[in-house]
Amino acid sequence: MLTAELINTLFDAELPEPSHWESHYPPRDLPPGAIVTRFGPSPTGFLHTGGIYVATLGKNLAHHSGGSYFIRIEDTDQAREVPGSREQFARAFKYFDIESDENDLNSKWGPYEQSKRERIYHTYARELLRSGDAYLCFCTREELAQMTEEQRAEKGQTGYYGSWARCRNLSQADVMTRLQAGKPYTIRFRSPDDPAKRVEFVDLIRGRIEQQDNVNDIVLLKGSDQSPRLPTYHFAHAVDDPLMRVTLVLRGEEWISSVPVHLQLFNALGFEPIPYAHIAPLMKFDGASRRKLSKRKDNEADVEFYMKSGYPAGAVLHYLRGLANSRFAEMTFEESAASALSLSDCGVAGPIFDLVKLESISREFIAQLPTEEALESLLTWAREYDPELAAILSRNLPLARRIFTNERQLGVQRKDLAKWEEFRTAYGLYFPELFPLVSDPSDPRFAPVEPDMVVELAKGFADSYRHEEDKEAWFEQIRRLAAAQGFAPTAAQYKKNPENFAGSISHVSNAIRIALTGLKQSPELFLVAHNIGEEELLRRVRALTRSNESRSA
RNA sequence: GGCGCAUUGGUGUAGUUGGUUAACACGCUGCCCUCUCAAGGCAGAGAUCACGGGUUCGAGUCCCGUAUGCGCUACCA
Repeated sequence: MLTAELINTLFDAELPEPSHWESHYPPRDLPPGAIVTRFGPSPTGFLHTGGIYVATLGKNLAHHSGGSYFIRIEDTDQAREVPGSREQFARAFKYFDIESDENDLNSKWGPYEQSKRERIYHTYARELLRSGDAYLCFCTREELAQMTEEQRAEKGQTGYYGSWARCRNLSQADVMTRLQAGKPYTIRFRSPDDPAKRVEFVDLIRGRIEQQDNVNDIVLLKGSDQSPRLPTYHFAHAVDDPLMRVTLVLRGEEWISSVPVHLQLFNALGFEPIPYAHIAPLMKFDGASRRKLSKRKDNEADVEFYMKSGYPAGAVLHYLRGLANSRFAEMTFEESAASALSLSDCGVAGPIFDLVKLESISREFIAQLPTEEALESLLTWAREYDPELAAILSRNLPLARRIFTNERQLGVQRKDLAKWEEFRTAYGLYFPELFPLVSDPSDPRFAPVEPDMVVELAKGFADSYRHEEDKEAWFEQIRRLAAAQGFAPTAAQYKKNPENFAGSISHVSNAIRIALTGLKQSPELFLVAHNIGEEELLRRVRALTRSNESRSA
């Protein structure tokens, strides 16, 4: 063990004692049972979909219990930090409604970025050095890498433990020699080193979990040659969560293996253990097998993907809640948004995150959005990601509104849109600026109707067209047109005796549909007609007749 | 290699202290409705609950083993 004098020289003389921090961060004044939880994203890349999954669960739990939810940026790995990721995080938090309840201005439990909590970690590192629960390690990265290699070659357990822990029992003299030589060091935890011991803890989702106790002397504070000197995840967790008075640690399942380390750290630091809930990771189908949703391989692992494509946050969140607690999947959007999630209802196997399923949920979500909300959501998205569309919408607001309104008034909710980027292809037809005229009667979309007949139909339709206000009266025009050209006036009649007719009414309406919308599937024609107006309708239909005249001329 | 977690129809799940024909949603097939696509209505196919043992009068549900998948095993989180 090192002398107090030596230990003190390793730190700032003004560094506070633990008691300072503990009184500086008192427990929150909250009702009994209130949950305080945190989400700890690391700015080493984009925000992962699994992140908003855990965050939204945590926020829900905290709020329904009268507690608090906060975000703590876990930026202890400066080398891997990606510039711009904090800004991307902020936009994503806002979009997905997982913004922090607390921040450096409105709360005294901060700061909320680990890089700004350096002194707190130092206080506790010094404390562990003083109690002998930590020691200085001068092994270089190269030495450590070589050690790992040897351990693997011997098929032994990898890590810094037992006889492999070369700096564990360095004498004060050895330490001083190295320090005077200017060798950089890390501070390691002195684990109890009892391989035979088993530890047990209760996970709020999985129940009792038992495993071998930790024997690794993990790194607490990273290299002394770095500035700032930051902790590893393990040490930051063991210091921050008790001090920030967290009452529930919600994190990914990959941390289960580290629980023994964390329990040992709490014990050495004199902190009470905090209840854990380990969430199973979001999975993805990969051929016949499944694997963790991966940042590298899957677009949908990046939350930016949803913002860019224009998936409404409400739909994504609803899907995520359903994955967490399956009974939420059967609720309406309002119910699921307002209900309390439960840890015991969380599955233990990782749920499959299926984009196809999300799309279908999102279609329903957009279909049930009230007109104004749908329009606002569309506009917000378009202003950011499709300015041209935003401009067109703004010039034609009444029409844009009508598109959403008349679907809703009919009580039939078409589910054309899963995301706003589909608006152009699904509804662009309503806007002359976005609609390419169909002027070629031999366009394959008219099949099986022959080009000459297409022109006949277009001509007949345009010449006698009346902008009827009644749906049946309007469609009657197409029936008459069909009959005049020898087509069956109803699909049923055609089906019964196809040989008696030139074709079915559906062939005729398809011809008009292609002329008006350019699409083989569209909203019903009466609606299209009234949304684009008589003039525009005639312009589109006549495009076919004109092209024929010019060709034969 | 070591440690941990998981495994119910095509897919996602329910099945809370072991008890009759294993439930629901989506998907799929057929029919009806119908100007297209949806939506809607009706009917239907599809699971020896990963495999092998054991406990029990009785197991998807408890125990052991095997297989497969996933995770951890960094001065990454």
